[in-house]
Amino acid sequence: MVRPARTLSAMGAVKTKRMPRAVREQQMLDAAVRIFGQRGYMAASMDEIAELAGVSKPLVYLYLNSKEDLFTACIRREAKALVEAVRAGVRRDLPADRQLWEGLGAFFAHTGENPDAWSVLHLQARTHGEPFAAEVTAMREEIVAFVTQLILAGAREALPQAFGCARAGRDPHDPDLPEREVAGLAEALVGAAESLAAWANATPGVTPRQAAGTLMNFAWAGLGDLMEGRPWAPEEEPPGPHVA
Amino acid sequence: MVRPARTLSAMGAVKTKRMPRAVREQQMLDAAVRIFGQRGYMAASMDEIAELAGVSKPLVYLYLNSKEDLFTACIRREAKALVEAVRAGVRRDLPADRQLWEGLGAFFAHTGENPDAWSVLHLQARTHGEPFAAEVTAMREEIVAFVTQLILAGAREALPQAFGCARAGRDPHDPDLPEREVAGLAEALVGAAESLAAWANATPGVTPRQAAGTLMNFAWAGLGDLMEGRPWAPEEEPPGPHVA
Amino acid sequence: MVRPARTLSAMGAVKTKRMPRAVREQQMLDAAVRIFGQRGYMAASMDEIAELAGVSKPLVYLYLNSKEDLFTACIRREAKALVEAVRAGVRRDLPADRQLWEGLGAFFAHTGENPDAWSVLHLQARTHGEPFAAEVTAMREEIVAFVTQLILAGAREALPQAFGCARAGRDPHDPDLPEREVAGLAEALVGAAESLAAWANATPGVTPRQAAGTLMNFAWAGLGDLMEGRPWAPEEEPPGPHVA
Amino acid sequence: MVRPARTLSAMGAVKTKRMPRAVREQQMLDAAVRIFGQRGYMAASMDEIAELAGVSKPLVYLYLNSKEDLFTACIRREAKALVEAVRAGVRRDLPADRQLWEGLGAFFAHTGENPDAWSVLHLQARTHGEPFAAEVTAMREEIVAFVTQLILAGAREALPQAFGCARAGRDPHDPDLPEREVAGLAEALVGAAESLAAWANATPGVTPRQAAGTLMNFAWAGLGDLMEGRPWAPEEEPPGPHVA
DNA sequence: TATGAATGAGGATTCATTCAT
DNA sequence: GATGAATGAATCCTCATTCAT
Repeated sequence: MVRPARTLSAMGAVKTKRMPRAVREQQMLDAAVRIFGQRGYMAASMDEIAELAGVSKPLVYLYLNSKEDLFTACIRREAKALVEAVRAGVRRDLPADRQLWEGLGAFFAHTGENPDAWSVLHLQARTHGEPFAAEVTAMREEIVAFVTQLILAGAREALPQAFGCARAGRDPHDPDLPEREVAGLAEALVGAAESLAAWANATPGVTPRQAAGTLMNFAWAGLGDLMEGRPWAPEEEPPGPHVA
Repeated sequence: MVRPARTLSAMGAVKTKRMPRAVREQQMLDAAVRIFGQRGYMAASMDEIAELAGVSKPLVYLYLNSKEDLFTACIRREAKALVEAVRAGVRRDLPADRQLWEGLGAFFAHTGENPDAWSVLHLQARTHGEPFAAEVTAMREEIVAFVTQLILAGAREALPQAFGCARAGRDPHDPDLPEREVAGLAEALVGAAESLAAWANATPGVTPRQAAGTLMNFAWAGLGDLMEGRPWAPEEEPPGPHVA
Repeated sequence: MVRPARTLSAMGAVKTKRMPRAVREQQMLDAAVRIFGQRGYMAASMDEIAELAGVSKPLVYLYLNSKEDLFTACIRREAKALVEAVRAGVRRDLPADRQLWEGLGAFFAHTGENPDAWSVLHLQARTHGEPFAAEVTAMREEIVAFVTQLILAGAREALPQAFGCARAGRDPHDPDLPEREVAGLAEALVGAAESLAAWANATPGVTPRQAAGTLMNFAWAGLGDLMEGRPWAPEEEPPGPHVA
Repeated sequence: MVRPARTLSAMGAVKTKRMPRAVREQQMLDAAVRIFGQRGYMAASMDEIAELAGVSKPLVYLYLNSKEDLFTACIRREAKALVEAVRAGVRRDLPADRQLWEGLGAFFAHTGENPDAWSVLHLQARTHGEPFAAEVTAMREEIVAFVTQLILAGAREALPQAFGCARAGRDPHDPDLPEREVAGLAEALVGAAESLAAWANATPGVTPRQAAGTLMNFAWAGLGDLMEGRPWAPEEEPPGPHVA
């Protein structure tokens, strides 16, 4: 429940004059993420952002050039932060399903704690044309690649020949072959996660870990298994993703 | 007397003066959906919409009041159309998984055929504040309810006691009990579908049926089954969702 | 001393609403020429122009697109007006020197009556980059061509062999040969005229006809002749250029 | 310690800190003339000037007070330089026409070598209101006076009675009498020179001396003489204006 | 001497919206 | 029913100029 420092600074920042540039820039980005996340890119006004940042508009332009550049800077910063949060939440020495679970938990936790940032990444950036969408697409592809790799790792962990019989005559260890299929799956998983993020944040009493569990049930066990009483569960007693 | 080309509506309708109001309104909505879908809500200008509709701006205001109202009207019309398309694509007498498959097929087909409408619903409406987001949320909830009901039906079709053992001591026929869990699953499924819609439309050579199949594999069989060689498949030879 | 109608309209125009577009456009151009001529292109503000024109700023943009376009429209209108004034002031059946004299008179008269227009053409347009300078260059070239032709006509009227002996072995009737020389002369003449225009307008008591006479002395007779008592004079008693 | 390239003054002066004020000021004026000449007064930004001068903006203000003052300083410096160049190019012991020729040659040479300075004097200063225009007018009057005096000297050198017969009953040696006429002539000559300067600089292959020759032909011999085969020529074999 | 940090003021441009016919 | 004419209110962005060190 502790808000990270930068979210605080954007709000209560005493209008201390003459701060070093790097600091001011972060304050501006904080304010911009807030405003962009809440109003949307186009509806956000540079005036409002400058005011929330506690500086004059020209300074925003001096440091960040233009509304587009400011938005891009927001996207980049938040994309990086999200990817790092997910990575940090995963212990790479665990089995694939555990890694996925932890990653999802970290993802839900981070997006839950930074709703404006999530709005910027998930909604605003994708709604306003190539320059911005491309920025998120890059991040999304990073995550999709991460997930894809987990899925393939999971496949390798499962009985190779079992997988092999489904796609007869193909080496399941070859990561390239079911590529389009896997891409679709990863896409679906990430989409489901994005969607659940909104749901979890909007539904009171749903924790990131619960949301991650739900999605694992859905994704790993599948509805079919689930209905037949084989829900997914972490293998040992779960210490949980080590995120706050 | 032939009017110059410029005054012909770009939508293909000849600008015969004095059309019945209902027709004109539909032309305006057609134009609006196109512009909103392509430019985004804020970037869309009433000028452009009026021009594309082949009418003068005051007429747009006369019929539809304001930009907000126009946008809302677009959302409502397209939401209704999408829900109807999905409903129409499902034969209610089939088993739950088949119904789900057909529904997904219809969904991907409709969104694929109406990309601007889908952009309005999926991106624009959610990106521009409560009044509009609420409108889509209503539609979404309708679909989520539909899916929830299918999931529960599926559970009922599967062995009751098997499901029961997962959540020991609970009556699986009681649709309320695992409510939150099921709601989460439905949410995830719908989210995955929404996400795949964008992916399928953007990836050449992926048909609605393929997209539906990918998602069924993911959702029904689960990644676990999939990796062990048990993909989901329609029970008999599939005639496919009867969508165009 | 009578100001042309359009100069009046720009000023005292009663703010009669709802005028036809063509009229409003002229009012805007009148205002723009005034402001551009007095303040300069960059220092002129669209606000001020709109106010002087008696309309709101958006209307100026609706009709004339942008400051650049507005400026260009001013240049074009005034360039055309100036060229027409000069042409109208010349009777083509007179000898070359008389034509030149009349043309100069018309030029000084027109620039004297429209100082803002002259400032736009002579100063502002040339000071603000290619798009605009090119516009005036076109006009200037038209005038230079006109003058060049008069010079050559004058040469033909004078003893051909006399001219021929100066540039031995060349056919004086061939208009191409001393091209660069003639271009330089025309350039100098026009430059002298432009410069005298400012001088004549700034020196009280100097009429356009006097200024034209001075320049004819300078250009046609040359300082050398002048000093030796052979000033240029119209051949018969001069009725003067028939300009107001 | 070598400073990074970016902090090297673009004018070629290494940015050694703590320069004597006079030097720094000249660097600033150099930069300002360049920027003003190329961008125009209004479009020139103090930022750009400071950067080109290799100093910080506050220093420019410390030394030169304001944009207006800076511009004025540029005008003054360049006006002085131009007048000096012309004076230095003239040997006062030659006949009037030779002096004129040399002066013109020096003028074309100097403006050709300092196009930005010439742009500042000829275009920018005149285009931006009284305070600046007055500054150039002063210089111009100095030159016009110089030329006027040459014309009168030329008249005195020519046959007094010849001149006298043109303006019968007036003493040609009285420098005041044809005053207005002579002023007009000088004005025209200077204007022609200014105009030719731009033309000569823009026309490749035209040297200062050629430009001076063209103008002497025009001004001294006059078009009439020229057409009758009596071009002006320096009396003896010309050593040329002794300018660099 | 020299500068990084900061801003008040203003300019071009666009847009949703409304009269008057 | 339909439209040409018109605008109030913002929005992005830039610039000359000044502190505080």
